[in-house]
Amino acid sequence: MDKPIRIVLADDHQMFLDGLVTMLQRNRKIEILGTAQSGKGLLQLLEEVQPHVVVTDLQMEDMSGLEATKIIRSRYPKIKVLALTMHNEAGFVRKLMEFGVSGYILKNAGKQELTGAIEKIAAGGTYFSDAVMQTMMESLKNPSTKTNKNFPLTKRERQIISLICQENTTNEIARELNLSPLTIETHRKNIFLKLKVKNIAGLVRFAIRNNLEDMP
Amino acid sequence: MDKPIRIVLADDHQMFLDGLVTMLQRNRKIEILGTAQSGKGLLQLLEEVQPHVVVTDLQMEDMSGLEATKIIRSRYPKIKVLALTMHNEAGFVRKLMEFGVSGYILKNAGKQELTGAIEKIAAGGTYFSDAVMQTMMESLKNPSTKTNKNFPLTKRERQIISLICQENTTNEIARELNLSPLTIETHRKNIFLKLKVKNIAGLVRFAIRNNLEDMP
DNA sequence: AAAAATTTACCTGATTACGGGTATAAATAA
DNA sequence: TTATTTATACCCGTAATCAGGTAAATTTTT
Repeated sequence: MDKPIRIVLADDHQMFLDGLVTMLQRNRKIEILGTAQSGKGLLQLLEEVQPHVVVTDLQMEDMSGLEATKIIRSRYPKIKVLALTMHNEAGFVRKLMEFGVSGYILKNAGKQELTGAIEKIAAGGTYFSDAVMQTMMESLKNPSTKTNKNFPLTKRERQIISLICQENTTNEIARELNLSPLTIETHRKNIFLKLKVKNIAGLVRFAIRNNLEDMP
Repeated sequence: MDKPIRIVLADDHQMFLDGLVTMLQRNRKIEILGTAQSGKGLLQLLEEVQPHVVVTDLQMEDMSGLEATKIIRSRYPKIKVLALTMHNEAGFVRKLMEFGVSGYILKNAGKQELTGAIEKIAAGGTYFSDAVMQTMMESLKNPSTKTNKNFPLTKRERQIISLICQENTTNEIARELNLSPLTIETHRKNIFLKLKVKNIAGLVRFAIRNNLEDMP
């Protein structure tokens, strides 16, 4: 709580940028080193100043915040990135994490939330706004429920799926279960029909996506 | 901040359970309705009391916290679940989200963090401890780093893996890439060697676990 | 410029997978 | 008690996979 957190801000809308600056400059814990209105501008700015945290919009004209983040994280691993956006898409969030953002916050967040997020990230933590987490969880929850309804597999079929995922061939499965290989083939065919997959690749993909790989 | 948050606790270690109770019962905001020492006990308890939040260990003898969570969330959608664990595995967290937990906290978390998490969840939010988020992000970031170290796949190989995951046969891939089927077979063999898998099932499983299925 | 890695391509032969069926005992549900 | 589902088993034929090689052209690295 001693030295202020050094930050830079990036957004291609001047007004929004101004709003952010006014919002944050009164906070004694935070020191704004500079602002940029584009991804490239942000990268240039980072050659001059060394912030702890970069707060950047994700939708910018010349370079997407995603690309900028990628470059920043590889060039200056110590600098944390807080992504700022209007959208609230789950798939997007996942990608952001892959690219190494430390936090993700919606533009309609309040002053409290924003400063809180910046402080948390500067301290080495992460901040993902509740709204984002909710959407993320929804998107993780839905596919499995939806899918399970459409594909009612029997116990035996699940068992065989599991064994297929574990790299067993039809013959090996037959031996394991003391059944005729022909029986396993039949099950296999039924599974393919139910899941609408063409081959083992599709089956395994489905199984893993729906947590069927290691079920007894 | 008026009525207390009603909670129940579940953990199969009596001592830990006691610790939790002592930790929480002094907090006026929280009211402990009961405790359980097993998954089944937890479900029984829920037939008698209606908590806002269930704080449950994930490793319990008779029924895994995962299964219990699944049942709780489908039977009582209003009850939020805070998962409590010693492990900090990323893949696991993902599954938890799918099963509908509202939060995930490590057992070595302090009193502050725990009560904070409970309050946040009761208010309809989510709480995933920083340590967990970090691991999760690592696992999302690293597939390229970690995987590359142990399994140095080339671009072509990744491309072919991706096509295999999409249910393409060797011949189809050859046509798609304007290459000889024999070439694809060679790549395929090299991939098997590198990943130490026996067949397509193993390959697809590896690919999906490491986010290689839909990479260009 | 030399060494290493990648990408390409081929050969043989055994095994497995897959698509198209049919059919019967056993367990479950109506 | 029927009717349905599940689990079992079989046949045929084509296509694909997999294991065991070798090897040259190209690109990248040293």
